[in-house]
Amino acid sequence: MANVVDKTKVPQATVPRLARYLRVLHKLERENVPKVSSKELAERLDANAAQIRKDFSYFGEFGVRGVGYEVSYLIGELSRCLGLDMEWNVVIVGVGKLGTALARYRAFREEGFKLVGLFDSSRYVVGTELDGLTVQPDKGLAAFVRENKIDIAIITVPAESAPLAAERAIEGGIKGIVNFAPVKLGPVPGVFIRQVDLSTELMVVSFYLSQKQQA
Amino acid sequence: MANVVDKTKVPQATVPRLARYLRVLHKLERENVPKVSSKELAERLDANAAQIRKDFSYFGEFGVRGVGYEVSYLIGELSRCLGLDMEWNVVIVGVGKLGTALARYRAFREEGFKLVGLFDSSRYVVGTELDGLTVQPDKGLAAFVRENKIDIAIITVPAESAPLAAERAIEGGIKGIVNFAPVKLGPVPGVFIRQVDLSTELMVVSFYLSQKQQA
DNA sequence: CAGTGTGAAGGGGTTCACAGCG
DNA sequence: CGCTGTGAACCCCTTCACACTG
Repeated sequence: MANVVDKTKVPQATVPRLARYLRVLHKLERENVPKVSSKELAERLDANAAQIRKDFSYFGEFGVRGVGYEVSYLIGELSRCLGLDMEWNVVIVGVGKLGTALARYRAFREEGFKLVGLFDSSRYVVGTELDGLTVQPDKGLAAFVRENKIDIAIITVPAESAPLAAERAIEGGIKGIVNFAPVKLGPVPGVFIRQVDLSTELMVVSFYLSQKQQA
Repeated sequence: MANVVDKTKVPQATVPRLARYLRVLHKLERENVPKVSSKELAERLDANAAQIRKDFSYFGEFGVRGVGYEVSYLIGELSRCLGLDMEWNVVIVGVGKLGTALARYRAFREEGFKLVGLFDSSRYVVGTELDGLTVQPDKGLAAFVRENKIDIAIITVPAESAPLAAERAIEGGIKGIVNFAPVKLGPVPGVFIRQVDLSTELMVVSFYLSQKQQA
């Protein structure tokens, strides 16, 4: 089983694309499409077919020459490439609107992410239930992360609370953080931190629209 | 006033970075820091100082050699670069948890985005109030966009409803879309569409964590 | 012979290194 | 003298083109 790939050689840009491929493949599976070519995939994603094949090639040979890719097989392979064959224990810190939205996001569960804890600092939120989980006080975060071997913390608290939330998660031995608060966290050695910034997206749109108006 | 820049020559990667610079600068302003050097900015962002200077250089000369950048002046310039000196009329389509979270996001208003309409298909949501706006039935979206000169639609409906929502917005003459639904929209000529994918972020973390476990 | 897998070419973006300027 | 602004070098990523194979 020499299927272990040196993931450090995978271009950073490839990783989020794999996730997008996977989503389209799931959709094809639901439509009972058994096979796809890189060209068909490219059309559905408006991407380049060579790009898709190249992305796959970092991990192995998933297709059949002259034929294409078997959808279900490819889903399995790409899932494994992304580490989705493991079960990741996840907590959400900050049960406001955004935290709640993410907690309810089906896609998480379906891809091997197991939501096992909700945390908040507000005493009005602590104790309430969501999806069978009781919201806990955030002071207990570090202990919970340690005792339950939590892998990933999703931080959806306000910017000013985010550093403390991260600190507690890290103290408990968290491995990865997805931070939705508009503030820089880390870097912290040994912890993978991914910053997601919603307001940036609107500004990007603003940029390209203002460009048009200029012309 | 030859301050008009050909924005087509700005690298795509620069645009979201400008937004991040802006955020740090706003923070510096609140801390009453009058000046920064590219090096100091770089430390706060863990970025490269040359990168920052290069990014600025696509738009003009904003600094003083030997000294650095005046924070408030730089904020003004970068805001203009991003088109934030205009007021953009925005609607949110889909007033679930995510839509509500975005509607309440302060940063929008402060950066020139004016939320003027909320739309939903559920009769339980239509008619409710949020931030002084009454949620309207989504059937009226196209007319509303046209009559109120809406620039940007934020789509936060489920994946299956997103294509119809987009279609209505486009029918009304929308210029830009930020799509949070996990489904590809467009491309549509003349409409700038930005796809934001929350589940992708978790998968990226999964990828890099599984890589570590391999080693 | 259709479509994959991939070396090689090409392009875009980042970083370097220093000239230029206050 | 210090920090900006920027050509040039470098590097990563994308795209091309075709050898390869079922």
